[in-house]
Amino acid sequence: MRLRQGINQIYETRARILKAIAHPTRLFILDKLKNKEYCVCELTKLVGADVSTVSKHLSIMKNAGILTTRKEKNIVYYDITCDCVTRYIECIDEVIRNTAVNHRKLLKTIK
Amino acid sequence: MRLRQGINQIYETRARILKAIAHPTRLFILDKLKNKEYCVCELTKLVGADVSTVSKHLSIMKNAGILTTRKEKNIVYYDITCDCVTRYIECIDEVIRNTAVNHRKLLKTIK
DNA sequence: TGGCAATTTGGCTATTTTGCCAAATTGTAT
DNA sequence: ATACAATTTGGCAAAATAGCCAAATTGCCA
Repeated sequence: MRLRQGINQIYETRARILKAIAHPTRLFILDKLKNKEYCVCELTKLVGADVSTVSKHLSIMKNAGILTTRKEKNIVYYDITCDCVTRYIECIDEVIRNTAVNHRKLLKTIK
Repeated sequence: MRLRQGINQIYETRARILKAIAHPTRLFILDKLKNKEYCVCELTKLVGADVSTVSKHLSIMKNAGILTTRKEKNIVYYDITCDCVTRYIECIDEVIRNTAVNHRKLLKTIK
């Protein structure tokens, strides 16, 4: 976009973090990690995709600062860095609920 | 992803909404709309891109249920549907701050 | 040391997203 | 009716993303 560099920066940064969350598989992973840490191979089973795919999803979130890792032997455990991420999801679900309500209202005006 | 259909659904929906927000220009627009409604041509000037580009950004957010429109003459005013969207941004900035703190800590261990 | 399991990285193709231009649409006002 | 401003839509090329396979890496343990 054309905005001035300095102004631009913060929106680019925010977008990078949001993009790291805005993917169905990654949201599923976050939902799991909300309760406890998991290693890559456990998450791989839960997701049902290739290990390399899951590993890449995890590193995208780690690079964005959403996840941290803890290494034990050759097993890497991923965990959420800050609870605010969980709070996003609640906010998003609020949008989903509102949209549903609006759709229902709209339907009533049609009837 | 391979998850079962029913389970999948909610993550797909959440992702769609998050994707609608996860773009620098769209985050900039949301920041403006936080305070008051704007029409397409005003936002176009602020953003500094083609009108059609801005219009498309707005309709992506509208389709996701984040924005609503109000038409006056042939001018379309866009507004945020629910304040929770503004609260996302605060959550995201918390991640940014945490990341900065961690980077600073890391730097100290190196020194 | 050699092998094995867990994880990451490289490389590739398929798909999606962006953003511009041009053209269509909508609603006024002359 | 015609012109005009605001907005949306279609179409296209460039860029970014996703997901798989194969190969490399890491760290045990026999």
